[in-house]
Amino acid sequence: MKSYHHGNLKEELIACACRLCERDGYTKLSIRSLAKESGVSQTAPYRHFETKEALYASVATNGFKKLSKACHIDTKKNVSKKQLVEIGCRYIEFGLENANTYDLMFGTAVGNFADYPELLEAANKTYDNMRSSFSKLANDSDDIIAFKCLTLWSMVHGLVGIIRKVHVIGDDLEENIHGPLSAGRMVADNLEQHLDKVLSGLIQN
Amino acid sequence: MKSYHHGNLKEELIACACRLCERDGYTKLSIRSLAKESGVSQTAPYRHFETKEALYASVATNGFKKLSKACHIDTKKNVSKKQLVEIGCRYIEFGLENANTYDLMFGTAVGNFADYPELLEAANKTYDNMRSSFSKLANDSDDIIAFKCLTLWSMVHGLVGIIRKVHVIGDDLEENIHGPLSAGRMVADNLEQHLDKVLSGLIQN
DNA sequence: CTAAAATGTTAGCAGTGTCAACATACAAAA
DNA sequence: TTTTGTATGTTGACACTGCTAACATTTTAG
Repeated sequence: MKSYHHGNLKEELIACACRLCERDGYTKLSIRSLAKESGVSQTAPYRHFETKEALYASVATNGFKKLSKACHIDTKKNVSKKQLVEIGCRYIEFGLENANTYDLMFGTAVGNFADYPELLEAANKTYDNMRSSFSKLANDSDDIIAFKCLTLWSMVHGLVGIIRKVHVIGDDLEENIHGPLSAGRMVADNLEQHLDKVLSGLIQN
Repeated sequence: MKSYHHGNLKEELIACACRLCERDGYTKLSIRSLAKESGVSQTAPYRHFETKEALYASVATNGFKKLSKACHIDTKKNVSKKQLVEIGCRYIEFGLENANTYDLMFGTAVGNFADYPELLEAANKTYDNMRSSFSKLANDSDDIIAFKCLTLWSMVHGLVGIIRKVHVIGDDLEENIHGPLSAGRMVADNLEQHLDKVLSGLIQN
C-alpha cells in the first residue's frame, strides 16, 4: 500500500548515505544500494542528486555541520587558551570518531566545494567559528588571527590523519614499542597537554 | 612481432600506475585501462597483483620511497633546528607537488599496511628517517624523540591537507580576502618561518 | 480544468573488479 | 633431451557500478 511518490526521498537518501558512508566508508556506497534501502527504483536518486559527487557533497555538508557544532564554544567576550585547546580536542575527537565521514569532508571525493553552495557555506562556517574564537583571544589583526587559526587547524587536522595512520602502520607490531605506534598513543593520550604546548609556542608570538 | 610473454610486465604496470595515479587521481585508475596501456590482456595484471588494492600498495610504496628521499638529510653528527625546518618544508613540497599520490599514501585506499610488507617497510623508513634526525637534535629519551617527531609530522601533514583544501574552499571567492584562502597563502608563502615558529615552541620543551 | 513541472520507473549502455578455464612459454628434474 | 611443473598471458563471463533516455504518474500552477 505504497504511493507512487515517496514524499521524503531526498532527506531519507541523505540520512541513509550518511549512515552507510560512516559505517563502510564512502567508497563502498552505491546509489543503487541506497535506492534499494529506501525501497525505490535504481534511478530515483537521480531526481535529487545530479551525480554521485552531489550526494557525497550532501554527506560532507552534514559532516561539517556536526563538526561546527562539536567545536562551537559558548563565549561571552573573552576566550582563553584553555578554551582553544578544548576546541582542538573536540575537533580531533570528531575526526577520530567519524573517521569515514571525515575522509569525505577533507578528501578528494568532492572535487570543488564551490560547486555545492551549501557545502561551501558549511565548511566556511566551521572555519569562521574557529576564527571567531581566536579573535577573542587577543587583539590581533585579521591576518594574524587567520594565521593562528589556520595553524591550529593544520595541527589538529594533521593529528587526526597521523594518529589514524599510525595505528594502521603500527598495529600488529608488538615489538615496535618505540615506533610510531607508541608515539601516536602518547599523543592521543595527552591531547590536551600536546595542544597546549603547540598553542603556547604559537600564541606568544 | 611480440612474444607471448611480456617479460617486464610488473615493473611496467607499477610505473604506469604511478604515472596515471598522479595525473588523474587513483580513483580514476582501472586495471583494465592499465592493461591496455601496456598492450596486454585485461586480466594479465592479476598474475602480478592479487587485487587492485595490492596495486595501490605498490604505488604507495613508491611514493614513500620518494618521500623518504626528499626528506633525507645528510647528517654527520648534529642536526640543527634549521635542518628540521628544511625537512618539514621538503615534506610539504612533496605533498603539494604529488598531491594525488600523497592521497594514496595517507588515505584509506590501502586498508592495512601490514598486508603489504614492502609498503609497511617504506612507510616506517620514512618515519625512522625523521626520527633519526630528531635524535641528533638534543639528548632526549626515545619517547620524547618520538613525540617531537610525531608532532612535526602532524604539523606538516596537516598543512598539506589544509593548504590544499583552502584552495578548494576559497578559490573563486575574490571577496573573501581575509578568509581561509589568504591565510593559506600566508602559510604557504612563509613555510620556513611558520615551521620554525612551531618547532621553537616544541623544542624549548 | 488543464498544462506544466516534479518525481518515480523500466530498459539499457559502457565500464568496472574479479574469477574460472584454457593456452603458451620457460625452468628444473628425469 | 625429454618431460613436467610453474609462471605468465588470454578468453569469456558474472555481478556490479554510474549514468542516460524514454516513459509513467502525481502534484502544482495558471
